[in-house]
Amino acid sequence: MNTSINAIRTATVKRRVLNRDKVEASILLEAVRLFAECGFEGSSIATVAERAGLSKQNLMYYFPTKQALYQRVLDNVLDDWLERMASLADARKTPADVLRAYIRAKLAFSREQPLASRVYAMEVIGGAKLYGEQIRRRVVPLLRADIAVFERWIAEGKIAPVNATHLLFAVWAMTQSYADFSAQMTLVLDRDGLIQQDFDDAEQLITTMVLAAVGLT
Amino acid sequence: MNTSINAIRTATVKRRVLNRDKVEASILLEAVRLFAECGFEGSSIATVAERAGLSKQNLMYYFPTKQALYQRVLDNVLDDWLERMASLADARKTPADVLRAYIRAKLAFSREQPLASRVYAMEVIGGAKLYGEQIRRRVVPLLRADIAVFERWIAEGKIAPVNATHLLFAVWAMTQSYADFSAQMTLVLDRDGLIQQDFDDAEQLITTMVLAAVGLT
DNA sequence: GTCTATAATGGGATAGAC
DNA sequence: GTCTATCCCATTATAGAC
Repeated sequence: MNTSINAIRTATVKRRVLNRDKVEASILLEAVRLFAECGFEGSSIATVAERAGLSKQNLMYYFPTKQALYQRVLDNVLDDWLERMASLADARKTPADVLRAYIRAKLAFSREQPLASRVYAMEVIGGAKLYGEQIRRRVVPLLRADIAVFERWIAEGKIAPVNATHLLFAVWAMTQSYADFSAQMTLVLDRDGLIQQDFDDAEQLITTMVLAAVGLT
Repeated sequence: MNTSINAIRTATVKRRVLNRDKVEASILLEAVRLFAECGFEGSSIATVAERAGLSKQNLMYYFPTKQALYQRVLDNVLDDWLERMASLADARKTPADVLRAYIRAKLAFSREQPLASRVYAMEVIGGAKLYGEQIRRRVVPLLRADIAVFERWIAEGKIAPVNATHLLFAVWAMTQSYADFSAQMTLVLDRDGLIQQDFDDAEQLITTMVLAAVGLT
């Protein structure tokens, strides 16, 4: 006899949880926008709340502090990024294919999630004071693994001997900049924003550079 | 007989002007440090003043507003950068030499003036809201000129046909990142900071990549 | 979970004496 | 040019009613 009551209770809880997720998602969407444009200190939770359609006091029910909100935004950035960049070390693929896929995936992230890239970049440029530990734990191991893959290829004679660490830094920098420096790029290109063609051109040039550097013309 | 009075007056004015320069310089030094670490909104003029050894009211005698201070910092960044990067389009030098010198100069700026690079990068990432007009006037024409040089080389058959615009973006991104992303790089390298060897390694890899990409192995 | 009210702080900027 | 004093505003955060 308790089953129906429990069922109702379960449904209510589920709806409540779903609604919380929906509200949180809209807050996080506006937060990443504002943080990318104004940085942590330049953004106010009142502005985020207003854009998300609630009061700032109500926002603080969902995120107790501004810093908690900021770190959740960065958590989401990393989650999204790690998911996209995962499993590039597929042993069945050739180095050239892996490099091509890596460049393509990282550029796609810059194109589709430029705000995420910018929030992350600002945090790193400022010295990663609020998020350094997470970077150490979640990003650094992955970058080291990528470098190790490059070094294995070199040891196996599959690519030319280059500095694997700086090769990775170079790929990171070139792809990242299409999110971070797009404001300057659009000034040079005299456009309102970057378009798909720009990313295609970038992909071709970066791929050419990297493959040529490691002797995989 | 007025000559001696005038001489004293002139000397006094000169000393006063020199002192103003000295005070301004110490303010600007601390300002670029703080802006690079905390961004525009994250920095307070009180902190800058304290570190420069004066009161914030006194600082505001030299710089009437925070924004004026910020823009002077960015002016200095550009002045320094433009001076170093000038005259790379020397027609007597080969494309390979010009590219090598360009990469070397830009990397040297990242190593010697990382704070300047970071303040500039943060401004651009945030959309260049406070300094976009200056970038349009002082930076963009130079970048376009560089691109035009690359395109002339291509037209003259001196280098392989690549996308000149994105080649410049790539060089910019790779060299700039050694200032902007050094926090992440040092985490990967497990070091306290980047050292000369890192910049030497970077220079070699970036030069290799760029020269290989344009067929100047 | 959402609201009103309010604390508590910090920051940019100004006025005026010296 | 430097100091004291002060204004005014925005912002984070909390308390408590409903």
